[in-house]
Amino acid sequence: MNPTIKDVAKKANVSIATVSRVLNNLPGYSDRTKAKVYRAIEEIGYQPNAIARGLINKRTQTIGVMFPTVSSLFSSEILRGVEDFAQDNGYSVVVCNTDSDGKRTLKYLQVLREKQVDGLIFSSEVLKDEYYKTLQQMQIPYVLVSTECQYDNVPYVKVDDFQAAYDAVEYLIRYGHRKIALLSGTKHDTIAGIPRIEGYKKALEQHGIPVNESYIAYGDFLFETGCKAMEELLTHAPDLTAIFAASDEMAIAAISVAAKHGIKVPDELSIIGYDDLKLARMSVPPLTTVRQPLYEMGNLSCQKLIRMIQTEEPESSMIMDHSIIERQTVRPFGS
Amino acid sequence: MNPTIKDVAKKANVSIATVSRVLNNLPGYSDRTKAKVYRAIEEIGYQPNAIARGLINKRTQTIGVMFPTVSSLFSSEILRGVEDFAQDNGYSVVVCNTDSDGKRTLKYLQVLREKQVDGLIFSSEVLKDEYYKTLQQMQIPYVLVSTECQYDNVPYVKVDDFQAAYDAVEYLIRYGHRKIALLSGTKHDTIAGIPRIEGYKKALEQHGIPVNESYIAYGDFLFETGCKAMEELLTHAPDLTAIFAASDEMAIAAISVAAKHGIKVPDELSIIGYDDLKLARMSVPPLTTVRQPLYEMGNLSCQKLIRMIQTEEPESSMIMDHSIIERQTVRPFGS
DNA sequence: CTGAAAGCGCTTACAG
DNA sequence: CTGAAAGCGCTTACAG
Repeated sequence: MNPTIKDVAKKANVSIATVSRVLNNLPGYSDRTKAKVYRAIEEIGYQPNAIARGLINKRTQTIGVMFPTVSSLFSSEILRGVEDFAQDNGYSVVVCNTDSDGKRTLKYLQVLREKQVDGLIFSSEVLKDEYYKTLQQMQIPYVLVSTECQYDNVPYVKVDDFQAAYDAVEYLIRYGHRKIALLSGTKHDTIAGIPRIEGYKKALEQHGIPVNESYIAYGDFLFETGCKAMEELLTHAPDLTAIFAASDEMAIAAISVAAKHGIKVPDELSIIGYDDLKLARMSVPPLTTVRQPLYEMGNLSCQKLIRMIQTEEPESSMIMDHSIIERQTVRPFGS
Repeated sequence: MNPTIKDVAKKANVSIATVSRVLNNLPGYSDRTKAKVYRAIEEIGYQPNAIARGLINKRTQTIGVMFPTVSSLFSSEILRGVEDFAQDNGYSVVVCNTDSDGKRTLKYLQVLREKQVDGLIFSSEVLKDEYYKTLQQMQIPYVLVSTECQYDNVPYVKVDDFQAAYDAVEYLIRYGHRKIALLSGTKHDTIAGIPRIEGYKKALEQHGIPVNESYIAYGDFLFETGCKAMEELLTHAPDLTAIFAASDEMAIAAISVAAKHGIKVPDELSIIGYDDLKLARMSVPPLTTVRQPLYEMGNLSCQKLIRMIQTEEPESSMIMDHSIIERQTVRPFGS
């Protein structure tokens, strides 16, 4: 049995109330008592029981974080941002891998509720109505990261996807490209899919370049589908000179497929990605891409969450700055 | 206020003991009572409080997992394996990012202890004596993954690093290579560093190839140092025809640097990596590498941990099978 | 089959 | 400055 507050009280010859006071730095005891208590704690190796504390305080100092896949470079970078802030502020984080599965997500929400987490971070997925409903029932604060929603009491932290896509494509245009293809993410994804498609189209239109649907191929942001989509592009739009990929993985896929076809990047084909994962530095050639500050996004969303937990005040949403990281996959057209 | 067991007792007109019994599927009530209780639970939307349960049961259904860096492809794949098994068996997992920092690790151990986790998984790092000491004090089971230690009451799950390195190098030799360099991990790392160096040396010796220290360059398993080490190799051992890299990231670094120098992989230089991260499929050309089954390692270590928690019996360690995944970075010498 | 009561390890008024 | 007591939301003997 681990020693309890009772044991230290007995050892120090005081009441448990007094022990509790010195443990919590509350006022109301002499220096001598304090010393006695600390000595007793030391001697018997006492550690407070956070569960008992949690029961009475109605605070567990624990938050939950939900990801579609924890094992992606994308999610795990956000996770690290969350974890760092949480740890520095005395919170623990329990991770939940939803596999983008509704049932699993709901089950998790249930578990987190029973475990009395103080708050929740929800990442990278659409906040379905049923999630929203249970979340509201749970009566705990939560924040969205790398996603957003229409309810305005729930803050989100993300990049402006439309604008970021627009900027990427405009960057390509500024370099003289006009035959620009889009390696798109999921077609009906309202968060990361549609806005990036719209940004792509808008940039072309603004520069008087007609949108050609055969210059758009769809994947699911991951490498495998990126390869397939890239193959399509190469057959349907063989004259393209540049590609905007809606994720770094798809951009890397484009590089791979191009290599397989003997197409030189960036000499014959320019490619710009999206995310700036660690991956981007490692490709050959290193990938030019739109950076999302994932660590910072995780960090800030955790900060907002903890603030909401502690103040019980609402927090506002935050659009993070994106930027274009120039590496070596884009080259002026015709040079 | 969330409804408690008291509220449902009142609503159902029974005692809280009875509610507790039906909630826990214990014997001792009529079907009619059971129905009444369930109806009450339904009506008031009752959810059990796991914290109160944990206090009395001395079980929190929570485990801790410690990684040097959660955000690496390596750690996060293990994490997913752990998380999957935990979730399927009713456990939650709290993640800890130690940054390989002793103070931070100790602080975490403290927190996990106070939060009364039922067990712990410790990943990828040497289990220092002070960690071992606190862990023993905590009196909870724990298992090591992707690392090992000399205490034989603590089970580990890992690959045979020496053998895996040996096999990788022998694979290169079988393909006719004799000028084989090693892109090593940290020199004094007793887990992933030394055994792989020894495996490399042993394979050479077994095949009558003298070990030449200028064919060995050191990094820390990551991309950046991999690039540096590769540059060294190229200046000190310009005649090498093959490289065994102690991690996929370093292998990718070798590919990048080779490309920069106009050296063709695999035509002029063969490279074999170590890990088989998702990364390995994405390089150009796709990386031949030694596979560690990271997901399975995480999964199994979690299974062992939960079994230890539930049975209070010791578990044995497990050496996982490695294998060579042939992709396109190795070619017979001279072909 | 069912309930009253003790207790898990704490915190927090309340009283002195 | 200090302690006795109630209570957080449960589970579990014990008694009937």
